[in-house]
Amino acid sequence: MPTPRPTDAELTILRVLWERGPSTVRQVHDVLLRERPTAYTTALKLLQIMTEKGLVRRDERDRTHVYHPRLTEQQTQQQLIRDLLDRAFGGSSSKLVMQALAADRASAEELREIRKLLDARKGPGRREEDDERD
Amino acid sequence: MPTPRPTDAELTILRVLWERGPSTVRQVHDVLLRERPTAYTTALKLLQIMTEKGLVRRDERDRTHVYHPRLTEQQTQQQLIRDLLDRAFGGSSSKLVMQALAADRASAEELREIRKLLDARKGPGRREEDDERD
DNA sequence: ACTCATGTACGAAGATCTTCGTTGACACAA
DNA sequence: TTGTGTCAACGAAGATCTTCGTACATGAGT
Repeated sequence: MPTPRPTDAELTILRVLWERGPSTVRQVHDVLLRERPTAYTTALKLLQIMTEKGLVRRDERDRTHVYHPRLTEQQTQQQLIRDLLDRAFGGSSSKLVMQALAADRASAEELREIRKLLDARKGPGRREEDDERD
Repeated sequence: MPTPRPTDAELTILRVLWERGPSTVRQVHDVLLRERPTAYTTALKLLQIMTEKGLVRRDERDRTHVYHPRLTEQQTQQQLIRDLLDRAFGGSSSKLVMQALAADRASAEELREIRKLLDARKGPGRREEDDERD
C-alpha cells in the first residue's frame, strides 16, 4: 500500500519536518504557532495519525518521541503532481506545465531555470520519440 | 468567495460536464456507470451540493434540470495548480514544473509544446525582472 | 514522598465527504 | 382514474478530517 495522499493539515506538518528535519511534537507545534494559534495536542494527534498512515516514522527510544518524514519533499511532490495529473489533466503533463506557467508569478529567474531543465531533458537519458529537428 | 476546491468525486463529475457540455443528472450518471457501478441518487446529490457550492449552475426551466459547469476546465486547472503551488511547492512554479517533467511520461511532442510556451512567455505582456530569491 | 512541568494516549465533537434509500411530485398511458 | 416510470428533494449512515479536552505516565526538583 503506497502512502496515502497527505491532507492539508498533514502537509503543513510535513513542511515543518522537511524544513527542520526530524522533530518532536513540541518543536513542530512551536512552528505551527507562528502561523496561527493551535493546541499542542492537535499537532500530537496529527503526528500520531500520520504515523499510522505511514507518512512519518516515530523514534520512541526517548520518552520524547522524534518524528521523521517518511518520504522526502521531492518524493511527495512527485506523488501530488502525479495525482493531480490523473485527476484533472488527463495525464498530460504538458497541459499541467502550461497551466503552471500561466498561473504565476514565475520570475525571469525561474523561467531561466525551467528552460535549462528542458534543455537537459532534451539530450541524454530519454529514449522517447526523440524526433526533433526543426 | 471564490469557488471552493472541488473534491475528488466532484472533479469526476466536472470532467463529465466539460466533456459532454451541460448535462442532466441522468446523462452524468450514465457516464459514471461506464466506470463503476453507482446509484443515480449519488450523482444527483453531488450535483445538488455542487450547486450550493457554486461549482455548477442549474437550469431549472425544464422539469429535468440541466447542470452547467461554472468554471471552464482551464480555470479549474489554474485553481488547482495555484493551490498545489501554495500547499506543497512554496509558491515556486519552477519547482513544480521540474517535478512535473520528472514525473512523466512527457513525449517529445509535449516537450516541444512546452518550449513554445516558454518562448511566448518571454516576450510580451510579462514583466521581465522580478527576481525572486529562494 | 510530593509537586510541577512535560510528555503521550485516548476519546469525542463538529465539519465535510461519499453514498444511497425513501419519499413525494409529475407526466403519460391504459 | 389509476397505475407506471422518471425526476428532484431530503435525510441519514459511515468514513475521514480537524481540533481539542482530559487522563495518565514520568522525570526533576524540593
